Amino acid sequence: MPSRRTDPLTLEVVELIGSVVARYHEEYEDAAASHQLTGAQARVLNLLSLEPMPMRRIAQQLKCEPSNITGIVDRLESRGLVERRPDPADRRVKLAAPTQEGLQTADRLRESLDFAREPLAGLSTAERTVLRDLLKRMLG
Amino acid sequence: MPSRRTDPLTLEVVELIGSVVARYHEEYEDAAASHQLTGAQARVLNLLSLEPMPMRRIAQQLKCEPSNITGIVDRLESRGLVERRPDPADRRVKLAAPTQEGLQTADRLRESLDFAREPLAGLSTAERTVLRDLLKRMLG
DNA sequence: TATTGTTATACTCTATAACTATA
DNA sequence: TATAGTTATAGAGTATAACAATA
Repeated sequence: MPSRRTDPLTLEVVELIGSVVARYHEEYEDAAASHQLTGAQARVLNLLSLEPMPMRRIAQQLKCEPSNITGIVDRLESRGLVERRPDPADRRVKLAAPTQEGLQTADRLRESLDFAREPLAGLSTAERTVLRDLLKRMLG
Repeated sequence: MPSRRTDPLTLEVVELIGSVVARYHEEYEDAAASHQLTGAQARVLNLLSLEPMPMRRIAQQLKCEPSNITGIVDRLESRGLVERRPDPADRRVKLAAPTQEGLQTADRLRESLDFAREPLAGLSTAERTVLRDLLKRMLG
């Protein structure tokens, strides 16, 4: 019996996941570019569209250094998509929040991400349920 | 009946795929960094470990501009992991090929990618077969 | 003329370290 | 003294345009 790490089935699944990852990234970058945004800018804008938050927390969510967020938010702010607000509770903190236009852009970004439709459209409800449960266990 | 694009089940699957993508990337970058490579360098080295190829074809595979490959291969070459060879059939072409050390690094890189083991280890053979078939249909 | 690889340029993202203003 | 955000710096990836060698 081949080891679970190197058996053909596991390798095939790993390869397929790699393909899904590549396709997901491609589509995400394309969707961002269609709104004149980089991938990082789109991720930050999407994050803030769910909930305004301190600069530091954006860095934690994106798993990068806080100093990088300064520039990304600078560029979003200079385009009028995001603004910095003071935090009444702590004057050291700056809360980044999307503007009206930023929220609209975030919505359109989500819509143009047809990774939600295209690849899953061919699966029935039952199949998507199975896929959901398998992915949940993979990530568990 | 909610549209297929916005129903809760589809959104949940899309969310899960996003998590898989994030985790895959994190582990890939970590594995690359553990060999003092960037993600892009690791992808090129892995590609060449399967088959030497012209600079231009590397760019096609990575879906980026050929001018970028020059620098990435420069850095791999300066570390002795890759070399440039002339193509006997066309003197314009340079074939990039891994060195012995490059092949060893590519092998160790693959081994340290425990994305193959960790998340799939919890699934039975039958479940991995189902997952494989669903992913194939998603990508088809 | 067309193609291959390279160079030059400019922008973005990234980590590290030092700085400022608050706490 | 510790923390939040910024600045300064350097390295890497990216696209664009122009170039030399070859086809």
